[in-house]
Amino acid sequence: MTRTTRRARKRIARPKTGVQAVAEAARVSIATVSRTFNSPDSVNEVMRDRVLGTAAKLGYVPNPAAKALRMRRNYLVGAVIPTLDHAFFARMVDAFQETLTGSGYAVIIMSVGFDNTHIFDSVKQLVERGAEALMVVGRIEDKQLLELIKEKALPVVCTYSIASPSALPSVGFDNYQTMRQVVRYVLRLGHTRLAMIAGPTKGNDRQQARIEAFEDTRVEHGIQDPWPVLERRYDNALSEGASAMRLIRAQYPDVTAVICNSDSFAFGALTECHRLALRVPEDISIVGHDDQDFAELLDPPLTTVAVPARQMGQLSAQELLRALENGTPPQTVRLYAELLIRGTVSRSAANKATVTDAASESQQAKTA
Amino acid sequence: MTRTTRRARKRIARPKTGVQAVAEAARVSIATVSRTFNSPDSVNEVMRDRVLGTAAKLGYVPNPAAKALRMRRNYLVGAVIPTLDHAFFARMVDAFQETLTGSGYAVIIMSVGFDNTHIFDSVKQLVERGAEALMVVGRIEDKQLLELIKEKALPVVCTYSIASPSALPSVGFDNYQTMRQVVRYVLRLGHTRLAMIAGPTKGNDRQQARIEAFEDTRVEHGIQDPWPVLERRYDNALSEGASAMRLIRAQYPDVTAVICNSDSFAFGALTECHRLALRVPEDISIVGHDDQDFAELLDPPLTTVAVPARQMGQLSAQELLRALENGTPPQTVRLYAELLIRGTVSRSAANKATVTDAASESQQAKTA
DNA sequence: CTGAAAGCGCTTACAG
DNA sequence: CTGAAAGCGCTTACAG
Repeated sequence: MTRTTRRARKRIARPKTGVQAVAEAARVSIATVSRTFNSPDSVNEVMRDRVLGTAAKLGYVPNPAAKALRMRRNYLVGAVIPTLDHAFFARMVDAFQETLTGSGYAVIIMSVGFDNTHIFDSVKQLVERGAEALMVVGRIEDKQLLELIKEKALPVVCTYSIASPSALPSVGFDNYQTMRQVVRYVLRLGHTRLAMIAGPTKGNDRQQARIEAFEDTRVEHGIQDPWPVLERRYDNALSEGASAMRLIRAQYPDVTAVICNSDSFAFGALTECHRLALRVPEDISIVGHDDQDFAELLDPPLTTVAVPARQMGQLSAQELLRALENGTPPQTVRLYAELLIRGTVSRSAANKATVTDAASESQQAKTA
Repeated sequence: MTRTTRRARKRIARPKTGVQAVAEAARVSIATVSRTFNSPDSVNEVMRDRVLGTAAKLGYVPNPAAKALRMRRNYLVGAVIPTLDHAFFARMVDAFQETLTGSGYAVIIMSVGFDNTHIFDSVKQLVERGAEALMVVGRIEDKQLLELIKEKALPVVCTYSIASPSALPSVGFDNYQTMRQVVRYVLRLGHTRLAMIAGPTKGNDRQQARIEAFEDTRVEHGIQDPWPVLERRYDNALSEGASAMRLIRAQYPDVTAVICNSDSFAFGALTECHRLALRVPEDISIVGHDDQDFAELLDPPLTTVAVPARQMGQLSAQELLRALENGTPPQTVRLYAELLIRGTVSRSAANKATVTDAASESQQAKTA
């Protein structure tokens, strides 16, 4: 029995596949088949056509694993993002992917949520799949991961936030400075009691930076009384924004301006104001973040921060591409987010007398 | 010189890598290293620990290409979608990916736009990367691609639309029947002049089915006069919706109800109505599509079609998973989209007398 | 339980 | 210009 199977095993030559099958059918060597596809100019025209012909007839598709093994390259890059189910990241990834696909790479997306402190296992999966480079949203807070990156000398760019000088290269903007500008703008309009509706802060450097800027700017302006910061999840952001606004009205009725770290929060908050018969911006001012497509259609149009989502995706991709081709590390690219002044912020009713000229202030902020 | 390099080549044994390096360092065979990772129970505990220890120390990560080549599997599946920059597809893909990642697969996304007639080259890239299965949005209209799928016996599920019985398995709902229901609902409320704002129709079976249903239902109700159908692109959908609405008012002032094949169109259209000082739904009724998160926050809340985006992504993934594990073809799963009656449709002012009871009609439609 | 060896499908120096 | 052969890093029947 054993003998039989063994014989059988030996004798049933299973049909040749891949380059072998083509070579046989075209009566050339496998080397020629390979060359026909990879350096066609080095192959005699007659042979080339013969090979191409048989390959087409046989429906030959080169085996990517064999190729990758041999070439020690697989043209795969990983994208580590909080979630795809969020207009902002979807747009960023879309641009990222487009750029990379255009250069013959494919991208594998890994959604890891908003907390960057424990993403090692997820990211390791990417490495185990052979990702040659990585884009990750936000600062990496996971020591283990940082080590892995060092060890494997993996080209990495962080995105969304700009790096502290010492850290990994990043393509993004300064969330701290941007928020500072926003708060100053609101303060100049005479508001003194603000509130912030923030996204998840754990392991999320963008939110942390914004909150810090929020508080620092308050202190800087000599305001003692802390301002409320409400942390909300991003899923169901619209109703989270609404409920947060309700809570602000109930618990902090003296707040006259609400900074939302997402246009979705702002949309929800705005809607809640309508329900509460609060006039925006007369009774309460609202600022959003991201400049999502609906922002200018809101009533009134939402004053918000325009974040260059596509640009971040595209430039991250380009940096990675360059790093991969040249063997040099990716470079940091500093981008800017712009405060878009529209209709949801006005001079504080409570402090109208104290302000000089809101309109000219607006202009200033715009061009700053 | 040649001799020297040759000697050098031979003698500089470059450092062993992978399983070899671990084997050497742990003083076991490479087979044992492999077993330690793939069937740990078959390895003596002492050896296992030794191997695990050295592997960790060496930062060993198995080479995915070698593994894939040997196993003839790479656990990659492809997702062919119009774009990621669209809440609907982003959400669907998010669920798709989540499900697949949970089972050890990775997904590569290929954005091909809305026209499914010439996607062969893009999809071929996926196959050349070794995708073991494919999810594609909508019906595949590309003959060449259909052939490739047959030939390679690739498990494929189409999604969003439900398949014609003969075609590939699909996970989706019937766009024709759903739109029919929508139109009937509007007709029951006494409207006789409708318009549709549709997405791109070329190679897009969903749009085609909806338009067909739109016209068929009209004819069925004995309405001779054709209804306008405006085709718009999906990017900048908000302003496209607004401009379409403006055009409808200008050119077809007798239209009393507008069916939008996307909530974004509807949002834009609604905003335009506000600008035009048209009351919704008193002066004009609007229906959306997809039930995006903002739909119920609109003013008035948008009557729309709830499409099971996450469910489609998840079920597509599950079908592919089953196909891959069992070697059986994926099965068609029929889902349903539900008309959500909210505040943007009312009895036609022009025909109030002719209608019996709009409220009870609403209820009917809801539970249909 | 462990190891030696074959082979997955490619590319590429080397020799001709 | 073409071919024979080595080797990329794995897994797994087979033998012990």
